[in-house]
Amino acid sequence: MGNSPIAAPARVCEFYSGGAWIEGRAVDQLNEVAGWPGMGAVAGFPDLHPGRHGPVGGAFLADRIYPQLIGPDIGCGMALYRLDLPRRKLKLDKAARRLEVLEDGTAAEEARAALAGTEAELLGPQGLGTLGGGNHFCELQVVQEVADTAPGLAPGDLCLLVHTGSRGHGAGVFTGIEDSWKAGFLPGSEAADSYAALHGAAQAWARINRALLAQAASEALRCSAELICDAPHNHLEARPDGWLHRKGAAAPDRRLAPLAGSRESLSYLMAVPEGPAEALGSVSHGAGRRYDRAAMHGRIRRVKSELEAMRQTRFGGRVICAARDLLIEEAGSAYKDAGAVLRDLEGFGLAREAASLAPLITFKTSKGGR
DNA sequence: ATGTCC
Repeated sequence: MGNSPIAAPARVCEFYSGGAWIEGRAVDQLNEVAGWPGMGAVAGFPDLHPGRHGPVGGAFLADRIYPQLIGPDIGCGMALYRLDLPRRKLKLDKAARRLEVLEDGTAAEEARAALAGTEAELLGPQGLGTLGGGNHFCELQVVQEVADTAPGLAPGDLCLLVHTGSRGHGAGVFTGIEDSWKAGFLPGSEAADSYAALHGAAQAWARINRALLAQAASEALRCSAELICDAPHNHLEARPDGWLHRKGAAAPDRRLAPLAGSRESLSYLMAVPEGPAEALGSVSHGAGRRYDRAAMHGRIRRVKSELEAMRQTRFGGRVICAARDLLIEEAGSAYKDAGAVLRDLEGFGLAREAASLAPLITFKTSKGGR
């Protein structure tokens, strides 16, 4: 019999108010993960919702690497750009058509050049400059209100919010090691070193992917794009006190992070202060799911009028999503209210609103399908 | 999440 004590579960800090829409199953998952071996601290944010291997909308500090807490889309994140395109020059129909170039991906030569000399080079150019599916999008937005903390943004400015990740590459890293990761990878092990290297490559690849998509979109719209921030939310960070896992929780970039809304709620740019240590240097990345994909098919009738209604937003914007299943799964009603998420974050001193942004064109896919 | 399990 060993004399090592049974480890107590990690402390769980929940950064949401009593009024927040949080499924019990997501909180159960948060507490389950807190009991995993080597877990040191757990933080849950107001966009928390259930996920496949653990909750989405949380940060987890452990003495080892748990790849399932990052999931397949390693390096996924959101980058916000300011466009030097005057609002009055924008014609929505024309712009929506022009954004169809986002289906093309980056040409092979350009893709190789973009990867050359970076950590991402070993993964190769396949899929670079493509958005992918699920909750990914490239959205043209117009700035509504700004606080004095907003970096160079004024009401009426056009912005681009790009949400995508490492496409097939992160998924390949993850599924390639499935079954071996359940107990986590201890530091110094070959598995940990190998994962950390591939993770780093996928994260770099995802960042380049967002930059190339923004470049393609701004070229198509005949303007230039200036990066405001690029905040990843599915990744691993080596810290002095352990491995920090973020799953649907943003790592602010230059003290800023986008908070994605939906077709029914505004998006925000958040100013992110140092905040309490218990928040693990993390903040929400979006509104968070209210209903899972399967549930949405039971909630929305698959009729022309309903589908057409989802192709427009309450802000006068339009949604380019020719795939009907995806349109239903990603309806605004599938998500919580991003404004409520932001108010919770503000209440805990985790963020302040720097700007609000209304969707004009949400580009998901112009290719049809179910 | 995924050049995706029929």
